[in-house]
Amino acid sequence: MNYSFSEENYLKAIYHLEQYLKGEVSTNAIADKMDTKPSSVTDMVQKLADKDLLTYKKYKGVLLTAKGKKIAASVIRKHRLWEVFLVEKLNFHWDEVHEIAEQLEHIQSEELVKRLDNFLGNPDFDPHGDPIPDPQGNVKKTEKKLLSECLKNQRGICVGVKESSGEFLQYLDKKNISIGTKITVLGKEFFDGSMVIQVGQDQFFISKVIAENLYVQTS
Amino acid sequence: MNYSFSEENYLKAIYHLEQYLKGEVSTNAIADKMDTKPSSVTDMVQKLADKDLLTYKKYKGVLLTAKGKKIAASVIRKHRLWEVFLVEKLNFHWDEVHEIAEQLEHIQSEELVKRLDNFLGNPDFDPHGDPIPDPQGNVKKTEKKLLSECLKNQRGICVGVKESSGEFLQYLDKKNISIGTKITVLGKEFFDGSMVIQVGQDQFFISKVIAENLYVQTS
DNA sequence: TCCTAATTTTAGGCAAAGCTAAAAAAATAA
DNA sequence: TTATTTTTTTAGCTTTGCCTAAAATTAGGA
Ligand SMILES: [Mn+2]
Ligand SMILES: [Mn+2]
Ligand SMILES: [Mn+2]
Ligand SMILES: [Mn+2]
Repeated sequence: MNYSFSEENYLKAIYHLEQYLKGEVSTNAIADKMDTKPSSVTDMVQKLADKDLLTYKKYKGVLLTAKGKKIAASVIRKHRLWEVFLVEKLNFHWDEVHEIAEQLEHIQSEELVKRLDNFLGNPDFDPHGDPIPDPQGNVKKTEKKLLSECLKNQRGICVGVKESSGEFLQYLDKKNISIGTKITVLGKEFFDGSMVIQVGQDQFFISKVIAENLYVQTS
Repeated sequence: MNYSFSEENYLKAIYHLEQYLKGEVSTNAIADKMDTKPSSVTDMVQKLADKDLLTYKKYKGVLLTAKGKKIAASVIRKHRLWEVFLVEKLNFHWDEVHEIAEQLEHIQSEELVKRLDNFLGNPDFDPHGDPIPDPQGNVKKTEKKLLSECLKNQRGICVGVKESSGEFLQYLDKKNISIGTKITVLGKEFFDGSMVIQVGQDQFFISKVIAENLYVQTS
């Protein structure tokens, strides 16, 4: 009924990888993501399989069970709710909250999460534009695409970031881009994928790397 | 620089015991308080002594060093600030917050504590009337005494509880007693220490056990 | 196919934090 | 002052979560 921090972190990492890879998650992929060794992953994965949180076939990778998915989603829900709290109530900046949420996501109390959610006004997205799973673990799919997929003259609203390192978020701040910002593609260079975009009154150049890490919603 | 949950819990327990006992804290006392075995305490106490968080002499008990005291006070500060948050912002009842605060007290982020404190309006006391240590670990001493020490016709304001079990706090609720409530001693039975007190318009009987667990401030 | 390289698992160990049982020291009682 | 009881420590084991090194398996290239 109660899982350790480590177990919860593994489930969360596997959950994300499974979505990204759309299938089995390999030992090495998990080790990479969690900054640990493949042999340690094998150990843990066997333990999680014993607890019916995932299915594991030697040399074939793992898949979360319904039970495993639910726990992972609940950890992610807590993580994102706390991030909203930190930004909305404590006025943290969106690039400062991840580390703290990594700790807060493991606090165990159903009632606390319920009340926190309510206190925050039942938000649907975290400060980085990521959807907050509902109490049952369901995630609202949103229509979003990468800015890099947009064509010239297309217009979109920034709804999230793919990468959320401090450096990237600080870059976005410098350019006055945040969740909700309207972006227009003024030009696109097919050779290197770079773009010229308009944000408010400003027009400026961005590289492909930037465009590939910004999610927008186009109408 | 960073201490484990277990280490922090030991430091906190020893801090409280040291104040209560006004001197060295024995292995058994710690084991009792922490619901663990004396042999486990000896192990941990040796580790904490190695880290200069306390002084330990075999068979003689322990005393926190300045360093140990500071860490303990910071954990207590966090515990009590979070309790205020849970009661004031999330509308938890004062008898429901301790368990959750036991978890939250270990979250590590100076900045978080600073902002939380500010968000809560820099409170001086937690929902049970216990003082919140300042960031340096200093605790405001308050003039308070047990209701049981009051004489007939004395009047006081409830400023805290000694025991804070759910049962006791729920009893107080039933009697409409909380922090800030004015209490008048109408009568006192010297044989068994029981009292008749007035709370608002109500007059009722309380046993010695109750009177010995309620702190009041008399003017 | 067969050989090499990459991936994954196993074996064996370590540190943290706990436990029980036995030994040692201190406190109490006779 | 002894003898007994209580307290405290030591010794030895367990579990969790991690590691390195070696073995096993799978995947890719020629
Ligand atoms: Mn985590
Ligand atoms: Mn986020
Ligand atoms: Mn604790
Ligand atoms: Mn309290």
